[in-house]
Formats: sequence, C-alpha cells, structure tokens
Amino acid sequence: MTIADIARRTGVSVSLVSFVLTGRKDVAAETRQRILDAIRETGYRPNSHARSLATRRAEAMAIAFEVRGYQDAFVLHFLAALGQRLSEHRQRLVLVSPRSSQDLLSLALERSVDAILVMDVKRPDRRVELLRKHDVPVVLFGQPHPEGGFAVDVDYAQAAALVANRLRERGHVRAGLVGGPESYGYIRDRVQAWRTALRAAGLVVAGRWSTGLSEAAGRSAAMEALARVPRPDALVAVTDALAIGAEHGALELGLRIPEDVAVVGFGDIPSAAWAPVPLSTVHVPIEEMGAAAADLLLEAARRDPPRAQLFPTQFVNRASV
Amino acid sequence: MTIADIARRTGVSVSLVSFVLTGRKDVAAETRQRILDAIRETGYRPNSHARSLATRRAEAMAIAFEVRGYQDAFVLHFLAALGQRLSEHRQRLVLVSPRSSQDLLSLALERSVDAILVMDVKRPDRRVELLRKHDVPVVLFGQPHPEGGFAVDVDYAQAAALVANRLRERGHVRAGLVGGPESYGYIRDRVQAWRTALRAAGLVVAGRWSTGLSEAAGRSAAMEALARVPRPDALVAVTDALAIGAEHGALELGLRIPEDVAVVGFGDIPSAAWAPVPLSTVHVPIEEMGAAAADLLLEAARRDPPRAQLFPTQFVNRASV
DNA sequence: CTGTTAGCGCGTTCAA
DNA sequence: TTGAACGCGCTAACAG
Repeated sequence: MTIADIARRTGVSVSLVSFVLTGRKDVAAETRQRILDAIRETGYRPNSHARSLATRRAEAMAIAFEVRGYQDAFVLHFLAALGQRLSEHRQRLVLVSPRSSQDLLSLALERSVDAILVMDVKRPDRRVELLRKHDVPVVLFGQPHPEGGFAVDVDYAQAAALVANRLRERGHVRAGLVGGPESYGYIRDRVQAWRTALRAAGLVVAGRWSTGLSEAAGRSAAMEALARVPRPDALVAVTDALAIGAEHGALELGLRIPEDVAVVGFGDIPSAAWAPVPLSTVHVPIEEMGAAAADLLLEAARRDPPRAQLFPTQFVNRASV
Repeated sequence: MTIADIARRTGVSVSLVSFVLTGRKDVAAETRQRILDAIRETGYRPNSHARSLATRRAEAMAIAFEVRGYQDAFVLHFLAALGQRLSEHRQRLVLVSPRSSQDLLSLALERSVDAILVMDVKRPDRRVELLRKHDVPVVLFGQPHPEGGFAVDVDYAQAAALVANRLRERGHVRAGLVGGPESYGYIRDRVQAWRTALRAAGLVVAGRWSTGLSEAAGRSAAMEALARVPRPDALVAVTDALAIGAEHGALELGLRIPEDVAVVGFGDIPSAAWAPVPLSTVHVPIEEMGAAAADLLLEAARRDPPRAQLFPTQFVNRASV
C-alpha cells in the first residue's frame, strides 16, 4: 500500500495525495475528503523512510547518556516530559548510551536523527566537540558553554545560595561538602557552586569528600567528615542518594539530625521523604526541564540561534535541617 | 556525499561500493581497500533512510511504556542492557510512552521500527491486540500469553515460593499482602502468585491492600494491615518502594522489625539496602532480562517462532525478615 | 486546483 | 569481479 495506490483508488494524482498528507491547503474540499476516505478505508500509512529521504529530515531526536550512571528516577521523569513534548511535534525519541563518540556521530551523519541531546557533559567533552566539528545540532544537558550553544540545566548558583542561606539562618557555621566523582561535569559544577555559595554566606567549608554516587559512598564520606575536629555541623551533599547515605553515617555515629548535624541533599527524589530523617533538599523542576530540552532540540534542528536555559530550584524543608 | 561520490572518487561503480558497505565477500581485495580508503578519507556515511527504503528494514526497535509509571531505577538498568545488546546488532532503540494504541501502531506501520517491546501489559491489552491484528512483531514484558507470542518476564511462581518458604522457615504464619493498582498486569500477576505461594506454604493470607505504588501507599497499607486482630506477623509487598513504606508504617506503630513483623519487598532496588531496616527482598536479574528482551526483539523482527523466557530470582536476606 | 516528473540515496538483479 | 539500470515510496518543482 503506497501513495500511488491511494491515488489510483481515488482517481487523482500522487501529488494531491501528498498534499493532503502534508497538510497543504490548496486542495478542493471534495477531493480532499475523497482522499481522506480512501486513506481511512485502506489504513494506509506513509513510509517514514521514503518521506525522510525526500525531505531530508529524520523527524527524530537522540538523547545520549550513560544509562548506568543514573541511580534515581529523575532521568525517567526527564525522559517522560521530553518524550511527550517531542511526540506533540511528531518527533521520535532515540535513546543511545554511546560507547564511543563515533557511535553518536554516526547516528547524526547517517541522518537517523535531526539533533542530539547530550547529557553527562564533561569539560572538555570529546563527544560534543566531535559533533560540533561536524556541524551536528547539539543541545547540552549541562551548564552553558562559554562559547555558546544550546543548553539546559539547573541554575546552580541560585540553588547553592538557597542552601547556603538556609544553613546560615539556622545558625550552622561549618559545612562538610559531600561531593562525587568530578569526572562528571555536573558534579564538578555543583561542588564548585556549593563551595562558592557557602563561603559567600559566611560558612566555613570544612573539607570536601568525593567518592562514588551511591548511598554507601555518602555514608563513608559522612563518617570521615564527622570525625574531623572541629566537627562540621552541616553536611551538604550534591545528590539525595549521597545525603541519605550521609544520614545513615551520622546516625551510626550517634549524632542527632539536625541538632548535632544538619544534612542537605539535592534533587528531591521520591525516597528523599523516606530517608531515616526526612531529607531537606533542593527540588529540581525536572519535568519543565524535559519540555524545555525538547523545545531546544527542535530549535537546534531548525538551526535557530543558540540559547541556554537555566532553571531555578526550590528549597524543600523537611526534617534534616 | 553519497555512494555515487565514493564510486566516482574510486573509479568504480556504485554497486561495488554498496557491496563493500554491506560486507559482501566477492570484491577484489585491492578494490575493496581503495573503496575503504575513500570512505575513510571522506568520512562518508550511508544514509539510513535510503538504506531502509531499499532493504525494507528500519534497523530500529521500539520500547513502549508509561514512563511516569516507574519510580525506581530498575527500568533504567533494563534499558541499559537492552540498548547495549541492540546496539551490538546495529539496531537503534526508540522510546515511546504512547498515549494511544494508535501512536504505537503508526510507529510500526510507518516502518519506523521493526518490532515493539510492550511493557505494563494489562489483560486484555488493547495496544497488543491492535498490533497483533496488524501483524506487527511484538514482544511482551509480562507473563506469556496463553495463546503464545514472544515474552520475557520474571518467574513469579518461583519468586513467590522463595518468599513464602523463607517466611515459613522463620516461623511466620500470618502474612499481609501489600499490593498495588491491579490495573497493572504485573501487579496482578504478582499478587496472585504471592497469594498462591503463601497459602501453599501453609501461611494464612491475612488480607490484601492495594493502593498506589509509592512509599506513602505502602506505609498506609501497612498501618491498616497491622491494625487487624490478630495482627499479621509478616508484610509481603509487591515492590520495594511499598515495602520501604511498610517499614515506616510498622516502625511508627512501635513495632520491631523483624521480631514483631517481618517485611519483604520485591525488586532489590539500590535503596532497599538503605531502608530504615535493611530490606530483605527478591533480586531480579534485570540486566539479563534486558539482553534477553533484545534477542527476542530481533527474533520477532525476523519472524522466528515465538518464545517466552522466564527468569528465576534470588532471595536477598538482609535484616527485615 | 491538479497532474507529470525528477530526484532523494541505496540495494540488487542481470549482463558482461 | 565489475557495471548499468531499476525500484524502494515520497516530496516538491513545474507545467497546465
């Protein structure tokens, strides 16, 4: 069943069918209806490859990230919002966890996708550089590059100020920073933003621990941090999972939260509310970011002028501060 | 840059280039090398749409599920394994959270994908029925359909027996079942399997609670269950999130875990080890299942004879039993 | 408004 | 081994 079959069946030419399919106005209402009827009756669907070949548009976007690098559901919410917005624009979403920069490049050069959203951006990032060199439309999930380009991310400066100010208000003065592997660009960005903001708020940053991203890593980081003299009276973690682990560590040491030591996370994952001590953390508007990312992909594919969009966060005060 | 450019540049015909591209043996070694060189020098990549149009194969698979329905990272691990295996076979992975059965059907009928993996299967499932009616290769993430078809899932009967036997060994006699919305096929399957196995192991199933899938739902279900007289001495939840919520509920009631009441989850999500009382649960080989699902998709696309694959689970004993 | 036709880029007979 | 030519299904000039 092809467009020619519909044309024959309706007694019109293929171009008219094509016009109807692509939504052009200049077709007689009566003719249009006959074509529409034939399409409905036969269940005809245009072949996407033939269309893409002719239009030179894939009608698909790629999202690239190391799936195994994510422990919590935030990516899923992001994907959900991104996918929904894309589907509203009749765009498909292709998921890739590229093992090499080449994989990603191939996807674009083979014209399988119109634009690529790259997450886990490191600096410098080989994948992004390669894509840019080949003039592939790219959107970064990460802090905007100084040289420009499309980007969507959290406004870490604002988020960190939120945390720092809250801590200061509550009278905390010595903060231990529970970081993570700084090979991840976003961890690095956060650690840096937090440190700057804590200092700006007048707190002492009593060291920094960076290991993995699991609860276990948070736990051991906390235990190390709290062994210091003088002991920090606040633990600031760059993810909720780390913060939850930190709570365990503090509790095991016999400390009270938040009386002896406050704990703050980042992300507001569902289980944050179910930590040993309900976690005070920073809520990220992940769904809006997903929708925004979709818009940026569309713009990048159209080669609109680049644009970066940073999202403000909110402090969620539960019991750990 | 097209296949014709490479041919011209090398001084051979397009068919030879095509032969090399598709890995046919009958090309003179010297000719092959010259073509390969030209491809490398120019950075030429075949256009995937032209290829798909000619071969009638999309070289892409779809995975369909309601992304918002997932709270934990298990889907991500599944996606990771699935995607990796697919990419080894040069297949792309298209993610869809279809709002209508039609969306899904379009994807296949427009030849955008070769096969579809459907998750969250309900019974009966409109999406699956529609796809089958149109002869679209489908793989189910869910219990195999009596009428056959491709399917991958956990062996719930085995998993439930594992839990039931462990509970009995520990001397528990009255179990409360913490279920979830039975509109989800997999919840229904689990509830049924657990109930059957608990009874078979000689335990009394002291009621069943099904609300949402969040920790909050688990907590309130547990509080209701534990208010009963006689009080259940074990809470069996169909997901870890529910189990973690149940622990909170039991603890708030002043009960000791596992002395007063045992709690068992399902899934072995990362945070299970970080529950208030480290959760005893059932570990699911999710990565193997992802790889298996990829294989099944490939087979389905090839129209191989249907096959269902059920995976055994393991009991992870931590502290809540 | 409607029809004809030339690509889009690649795979694949069929001859040579 | 190699090459010429057709077909895959659709879009978009262009002509009428």
